[in-house]
Amino acid sequence: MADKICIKKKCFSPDVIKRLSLYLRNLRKIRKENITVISSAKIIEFLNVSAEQFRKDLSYFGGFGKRGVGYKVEKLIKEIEAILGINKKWPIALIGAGKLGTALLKFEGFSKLNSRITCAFDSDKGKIGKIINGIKIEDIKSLGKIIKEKEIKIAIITAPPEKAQGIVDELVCLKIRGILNFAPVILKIPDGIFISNVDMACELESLLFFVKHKDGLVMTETKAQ
Amino acid sequence: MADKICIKKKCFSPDVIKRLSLYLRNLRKIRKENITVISSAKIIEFLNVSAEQFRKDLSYFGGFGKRGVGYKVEKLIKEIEAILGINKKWPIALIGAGKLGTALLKFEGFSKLNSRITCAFDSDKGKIGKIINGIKIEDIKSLGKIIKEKEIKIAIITAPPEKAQGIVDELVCLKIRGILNFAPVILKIPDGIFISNVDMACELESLLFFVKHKDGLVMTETKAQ
DNA sequence: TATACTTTGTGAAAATAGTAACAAAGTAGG
DNA sequence: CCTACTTTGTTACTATTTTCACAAAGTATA
Repeated sequence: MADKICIKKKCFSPDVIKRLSLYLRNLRKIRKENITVISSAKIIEFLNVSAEQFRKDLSYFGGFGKRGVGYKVEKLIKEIEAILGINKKWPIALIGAGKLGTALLKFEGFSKLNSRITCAFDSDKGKIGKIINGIKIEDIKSLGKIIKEKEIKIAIITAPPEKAQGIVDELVCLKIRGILNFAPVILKIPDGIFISNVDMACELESLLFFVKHKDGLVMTETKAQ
Repeated sequence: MADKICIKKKCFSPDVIKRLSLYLRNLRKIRKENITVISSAKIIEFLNVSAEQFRKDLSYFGGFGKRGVGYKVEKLIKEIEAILGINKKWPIALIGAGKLGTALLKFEGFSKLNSRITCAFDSDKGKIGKIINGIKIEDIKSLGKIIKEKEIKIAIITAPPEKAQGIVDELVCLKIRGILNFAPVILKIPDGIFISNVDMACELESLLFFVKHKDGLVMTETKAQ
């Protein structure tokens, strides 16, 4: 990881943020069980993270617990939501209504987030006009118009790899601020715009390595999470 | 990253493997352009990796280049394929034929890999029997029988989070060796079985952080890839 | 063959991330 | 209010990962 984030003179890795998202999901599960106060040791019980790391991750943003007691579940949820920026609703555009795009439009996993996909685009005449999960697929030609209208700052790219860079260039002009990229290419973006790549083929390929070498390799800790 | 892989006394991180997969994809693109020999500096040109890191990643497995010349594209592709275990075909089972599962069955990104999804399972009567992209959705009850028959060692989990752990436990009994998990839960697995988590909701949530803090945070390198 | 240039492979150094240890702060019970 | 116990927040330490620097090996040209 080459990047480093500094906030109020404290520096930390982007992985800290991903773990915060993980903690948040777990805390919501804990809340459902009507637990109101909980220790760091209990919070991380089913996550592959140590209690020390959990506390350290939080410490970059402040002290949210009480010594000798633990953390108030409800309060901590609110705090992490605020850190992540989830308390604000960010409308999201999906670009590429192919198989994966359609699945994401219907995906239950996103529906639990405050932010939702609010519009979708494709260049295929056969797809334009279709309504999936209540969202109409728009012509990619109206991307600029709609993104400005709806003040969209986040985009999900599920377009084919050869089209992805062109789309990103257009999005950059439209002042988009964050991109979740599913296209299997590394995209060039200027400073100040953030991109997160989900590369399913890479994940699967690297998994094959571990399976292939199972017997030949030694691991200090065995779970390759 | 807590894990470490040791092979022939050399130790490296699992990230090395993911990068190898990335290099492989790029090399295939380079091959299409009829380039036969290339330097490390050129290979990484459109990847967010330094030439030194590329060479070091390869060095864990051997010396594949020629000093003063570079790397033979075709040969290097073959070598990386061999390292990753891609030259062997691994049949893959998909468990959970919901929206995401269906998308993965149709997903073009996987079709370029040697390994393919060869069977799919669901517990929903409405889905069982359907044929998606040539693959018939089987009853989850016949999981054990079919996995043994087809000698499947790799599984993709796209089941809902509350069912995922139960499925994993069953897969473990069936001697599965690698799992690609899309369910938003951390799954418990015994030593010797490998799991790779793709957590799309976490990715999106962490992206919101960067967008929210855009102006307030300082990054040593700006791309959050 | 000698010289200038290119590029790999790798050990050493620097940067980063994760772990451990512990003081500080709180609770509980007599 | 004193003692024993709990749990956080943070500093110091350890391990890992990445970058740097350069020798080794090759090419090309005169």
